[in-house]
Amino acid sequence: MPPRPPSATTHGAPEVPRAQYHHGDLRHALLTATVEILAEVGAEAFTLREAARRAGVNHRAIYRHFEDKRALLAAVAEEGYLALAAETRAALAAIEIPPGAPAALRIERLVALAEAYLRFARREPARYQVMFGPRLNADARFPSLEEAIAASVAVLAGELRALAPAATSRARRDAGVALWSAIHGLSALVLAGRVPLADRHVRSYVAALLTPIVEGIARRLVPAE
Amino acid sequence: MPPRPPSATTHGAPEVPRAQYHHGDLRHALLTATVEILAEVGAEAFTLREAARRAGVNHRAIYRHFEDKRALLAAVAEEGYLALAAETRAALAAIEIPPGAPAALRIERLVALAEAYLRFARREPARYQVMFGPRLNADARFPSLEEAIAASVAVLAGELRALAPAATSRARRDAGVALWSAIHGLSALVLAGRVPLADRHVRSYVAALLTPIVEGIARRLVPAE
DNA sequence: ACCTGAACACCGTTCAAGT
DNA sequence: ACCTGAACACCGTTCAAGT
Repeated sequence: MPPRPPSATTHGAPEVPRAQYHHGDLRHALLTATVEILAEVGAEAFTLREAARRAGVNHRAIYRHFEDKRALLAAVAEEGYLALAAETRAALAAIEIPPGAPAALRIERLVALAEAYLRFARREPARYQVMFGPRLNADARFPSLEEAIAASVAVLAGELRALAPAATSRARRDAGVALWSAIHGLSALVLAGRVPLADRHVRSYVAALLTPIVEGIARRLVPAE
Repeated sequence: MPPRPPSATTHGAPEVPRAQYHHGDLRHALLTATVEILAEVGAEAFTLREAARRAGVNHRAIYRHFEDKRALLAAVAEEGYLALAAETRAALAAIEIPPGAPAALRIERLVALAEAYLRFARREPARYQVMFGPRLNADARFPSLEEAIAASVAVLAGELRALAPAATSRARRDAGVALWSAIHGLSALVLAGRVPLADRHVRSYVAALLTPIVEGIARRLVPAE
């Protein structure tokens, strides 16, 4: 994308209240460029300067919007967690099994959630790597990143609450960690290439692998049934 | 560590057949330095030049032993998989439950394997990150790395074979992937700081989280019992 | 055989301006 | 307010020597 001539924004009346050298939203453009680059070359090879090049600005311009490289990647991870939360929520909403169904049926909802999770990871492997790879938030910078993580965890936690309303919160928390472990672990192994998996087999594979796990967990959580 | 004076190796009779500028085994020294640096600053911040500095050589000397940075990291990952295989194997060997025990008892062996796995990941988080983070072997360089991975997978596969000798290899492979997913996923979440876990609680936590999962998988694998 | 020195193209980040 | 230019210290890697 060639740089605009500077006269382009100044001819005629000044309709834009705040002068903008760049195209409206550099922050957004940088995030888009970053996700693009991550998808092409992976998280290790990503550079700030390349992101600036794609956005059509000097590399120094980035620091106007992000404190440093980590802050940019944290913003990408944050968007990722919000997208993951939205997609798993949508997958649950699209399911025919009602909230009041018996446990045996509700297990299907957990498998559907896992399938949506794995599909997200496969669709955006580099972003997923940024979300789970480096400890971006080790020193508790980026509280909004923490909130986005909590939002994606909440989808699973909500489903477990509906499945086992009588269980202790401790038992539900353990079940949540166990399920998240299994789902994240499977996603990571698939992304690392350790488990070959064609796109049209995702549904059946997730069902075959996770159903025993979900049943094992649910059996502890809902002993009455 | 200051550089040795060159006369130190040449005084008296030439007892060492092959002349060595450096201390015997630069390759080994570089691997040790790399693991040290990884533990200190993490995988992203690791640099070849720092590894050379710690080994006391010019950074160009590395290329005598490793083709490039990826090759050095692949060697570190390879050592890691071999160590992981050895430690999980040792954990199984130290268990009182004999190989011929019924399935219900043999499940304990799988939990012990998982505990050893998680302990390894916690003891060497940066190395574990290198083992599972970047796709070092995406283009099938480093066949010996692939062998080391296979060796660590074989420990779990062997245990599943003993647990369910009559199951189809397909069923056992699926069970292996499911278990590995759960164990790796839990390790990754713990390392990422998403699941706080004190060292003295590792055993009970692994047991609480993975026993339902292992039982769920085993129930499918050994339906008779 | 094994290691070094100088050089290249690149990186993230800081400082001091420009409009 | 927002962006740029020049500079700094550093990186992985190549080339051409040194012993």
